[in-house]
Amino acid sequence: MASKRKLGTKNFYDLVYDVVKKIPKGRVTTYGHIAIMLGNPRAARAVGYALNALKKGSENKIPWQRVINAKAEISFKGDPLRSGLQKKILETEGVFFDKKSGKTDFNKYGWFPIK
DNA sequence: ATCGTGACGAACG
DNA sequence: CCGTTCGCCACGA
Repeated sequence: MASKRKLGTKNFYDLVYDVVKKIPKGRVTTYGHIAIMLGNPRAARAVGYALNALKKGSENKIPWQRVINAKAEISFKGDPLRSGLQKKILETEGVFFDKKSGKTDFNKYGWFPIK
């Protein structure tokens, strides 16, 4: 119940969280791909918006850190502090970033189930 | 219903 | 490769 809603109806947020929860440990995906799985290839922004709305308690059960942008980098504009945390968590899970470019390897850690 | 906003993305130059 | 511009979408005021 990430957000209020009538029983049986889900907000876009909830759909996003649902997909994010399915991302396997040690893998990462992009906002855009999540949007695709939701049936809205153009809703990448909305996906990011949804993750931004995560509460402190929710982040405990939702692996938001496994969602990065199409450039394979950590996004997080607002809080550089959190972005550093995200990278750290991912490294703990086995997802590493190139120290120079700050990018990871989708070929190894990418999770893009076509649906 | 309309407007402003934003963890995006693809297209340009 | 880098910065800019434009398009898309859902949400809250």
